[in-house]
Amino acid sequence: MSKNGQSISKPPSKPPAGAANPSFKTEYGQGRRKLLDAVARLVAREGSARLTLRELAKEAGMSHNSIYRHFPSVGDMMPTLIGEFNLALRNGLRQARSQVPPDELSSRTVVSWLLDFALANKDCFVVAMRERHGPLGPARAAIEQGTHQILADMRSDLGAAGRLPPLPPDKLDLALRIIVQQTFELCLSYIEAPERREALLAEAELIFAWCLAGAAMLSGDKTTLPLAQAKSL
Amino acid sequence: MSKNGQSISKPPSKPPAGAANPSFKTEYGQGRRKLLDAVARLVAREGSARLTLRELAKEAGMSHNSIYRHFPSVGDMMPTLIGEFNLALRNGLRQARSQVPPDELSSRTVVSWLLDFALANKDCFVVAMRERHGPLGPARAAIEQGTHQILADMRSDLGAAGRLPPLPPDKLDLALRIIVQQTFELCLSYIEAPERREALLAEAELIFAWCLAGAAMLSGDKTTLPLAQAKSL
DNA sequence: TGTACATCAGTGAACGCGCGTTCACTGATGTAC
DNA sequence: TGTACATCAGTGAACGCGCGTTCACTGATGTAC
Repeated sequence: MSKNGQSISKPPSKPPAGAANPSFKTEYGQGRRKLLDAVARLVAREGSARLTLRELAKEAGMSHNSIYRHFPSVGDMMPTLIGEFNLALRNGLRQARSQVPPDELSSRTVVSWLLDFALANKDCFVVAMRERHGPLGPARAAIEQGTHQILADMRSDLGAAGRLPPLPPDKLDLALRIIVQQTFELCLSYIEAPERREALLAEAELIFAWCLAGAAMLSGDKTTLPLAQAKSL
Repeated sequence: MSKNGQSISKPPSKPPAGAANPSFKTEYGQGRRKLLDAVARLVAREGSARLTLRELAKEAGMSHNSIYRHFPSVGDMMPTLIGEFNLALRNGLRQARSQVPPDELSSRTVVSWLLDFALANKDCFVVAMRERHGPLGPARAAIEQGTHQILADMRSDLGAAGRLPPLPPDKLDLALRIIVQQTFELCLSYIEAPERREALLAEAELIFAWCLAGAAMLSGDKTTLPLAQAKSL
């Protein structure tokens, strides 16, 4: 998906004028991108304990002083990385949701896109999942904000498409939270074992069914239970 | 629950002979316990990036050299901490499960115990949840082993008690995995907001219902669906 | 189009500081008789 | 029970090393005319 492995979802913003010239040892002006990718790779592999200025410079293949040209300190890089990640993930999810064929009863289209996205940005994805439970701070705050936005998007997009059962709001929130968390866990499994893709898609469908259709079936008082609509998920 | 805040679930193994003597500035022979508690506190608060020999010594209130009396290096402490945590959690869960009254249809007894345990060992709990997605290594391996054991215990304990619906094995595994992961997430919410205890217990019951009863209702081909048993959960 | 200049990206050397580790030492605890 | 001794737990000083940070510098890029 991405040209250089870990930059998030977009090709380099502007191939600089002299891009055809192969005489540069290191392409000029790509430092910021290389640094953010290196942060993701280093933290995904070694954990945040090894995220030091000099280790990071080694990972990115540049002098450790160059880092100051782009960030005031190492601590400011994770929030930036996660901010980029949030944006790409959120926009991608909304677009995937908009492309679900109207007769599709499952989660397949969106979850397929998500698995692709997770694998294409695997270092970032792993880091973001890890920082969800990390110490309080800017990185974790950014992730919580992103999760919150994704949930709000789901509620409005799926609601507008008539793909949500008529659950009371608190139960609907719980159901969507479980769905998102568990689907993201599936993405980690996919990153570790991409050959299980089909099995993981099947698991995702079960999660959606249990938390929406199942919840709807168990929820209403027996008189008003709208079984037909619930089952159509 | 625990006497000194963060030691895991047992009182000090042996109050030493001179325990009545108040003349010691620092109680002798408690270094190992103080260190493991300090690791949990420090990592829960600051993240593993700040887990250095000297910061840890400060947190534990001892000379940084004393650490070598108990552990070959700082890196060996997290797996030990998590090993202790696994043992206490697993045994406690099994005992709580054995005390569920035979007429109880919900998860309340066990989840109540789990919430208490999480709050009494909150630093450890937070650290363990974080390391679940941490970099590959001994700490994460210990957590994966613990999770696996807890799942196996649930299958056999709940199965023997006739509290599981007749789902195919792969769906049952998925259901139990979701239940465990989501219930543990609830524990983190409880640690951050203990006043929400009742709401969280209610959420836990929904999770159990959707993933077991709901799954059973959605699972069978319509002829053999054992609705009665499924609903009795 | 070409030229001069300002700004930006990247570098290597050097600094003081906190790190992990080792050492010799003190005092508490456990044990043999 | 008391005494002598071995072992264990904890300490402060000192070491060399890698850390973050600052500095003066080079070369690339963008811009004004």
